Amino acid sequence: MDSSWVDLDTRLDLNLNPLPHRFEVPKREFQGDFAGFEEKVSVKVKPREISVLEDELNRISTENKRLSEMLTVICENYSILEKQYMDLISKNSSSETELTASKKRKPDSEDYSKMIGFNGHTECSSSDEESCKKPKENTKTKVSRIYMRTSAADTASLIMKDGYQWRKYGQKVTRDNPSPRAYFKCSFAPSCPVKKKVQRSAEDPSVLVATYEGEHNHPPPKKPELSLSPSQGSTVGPISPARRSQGPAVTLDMFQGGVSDDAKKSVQEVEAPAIRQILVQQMAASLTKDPTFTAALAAAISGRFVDQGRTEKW
DNA sequence: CGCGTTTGACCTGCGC
DNA sequence: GCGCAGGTCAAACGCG
Repeated sequence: MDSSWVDLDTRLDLNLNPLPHRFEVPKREFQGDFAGFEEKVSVKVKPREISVLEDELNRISTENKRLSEMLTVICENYSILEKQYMDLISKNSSSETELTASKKRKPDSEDYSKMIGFNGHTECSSSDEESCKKPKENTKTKVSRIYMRTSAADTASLIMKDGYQWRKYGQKVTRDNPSPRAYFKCSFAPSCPVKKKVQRSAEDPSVLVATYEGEHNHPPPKKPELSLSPSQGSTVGPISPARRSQGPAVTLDMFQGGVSDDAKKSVQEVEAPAIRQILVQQMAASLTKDPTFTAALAAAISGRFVDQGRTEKW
């Protein structure tokens, strides 16, 4: 058992998003515990202490097993929820496409004011809402709307992390909302026609509403850099560990929200990779926010380390 | 110096 | 036709 294991990052990193706040305290705690344990083992140990330590190891191993089962159950539940989510989307799209909506444009706030309290996204094609706005445009530009709760820092900068690179080209204060609306173009590919509008909710400033127009004519980034902001979007690729650990704290609570009644739009999957990524991200975030879970998981990992040490020594 | 953001001006569509 | 509001452009500016 060399000393390098002490430097192991015991934080729960699911390769999803930088979450610098997680496990800071447990990491220090376990470093101390392990140091003490190593000291006890290397120094002469009394037989009674050995039995105590073995009991402790057994307890930790049991805990480890229990947590492994817990993780399995969580993953299964997630799969079930994801399946239900997809089923719901397909049902909505089949039922709502029958509605021939020739509606007058309504302020966005009327739509997403109903979403406050549970975030989600709605999506529609250009055949309904967009056709009202721009009847001349016959191009089938898909439009999707995403509601996302963010941290204060993100809310201030109107940044939504969806894995793509965006270049801001304008900002406008709209009448129905005191907060400015930011306009972004996809800068990942020069010819990509996708545009994005991001605006804070008038009623809940912690909710960002992003409206996507068009479809990406390029594959999504292989490793979506979820910490990517339009102001930082000059690099694409794997996040270095250092950078991953210093990213902004982001709280993403994003669910598929109910479509408002007057927003009779066809709901379909437009940016499935990004949405799925965000869903997984949210799941990870909710797990890592649970101190009980994180502490238990850290204990389980430490138990595994100790087990490894045992097998190496004995 | 290059790239991205900011922001005021301009364009366009829509309602009256 | 006029006014309003949303959307876009582009020069100025800031940052690394």
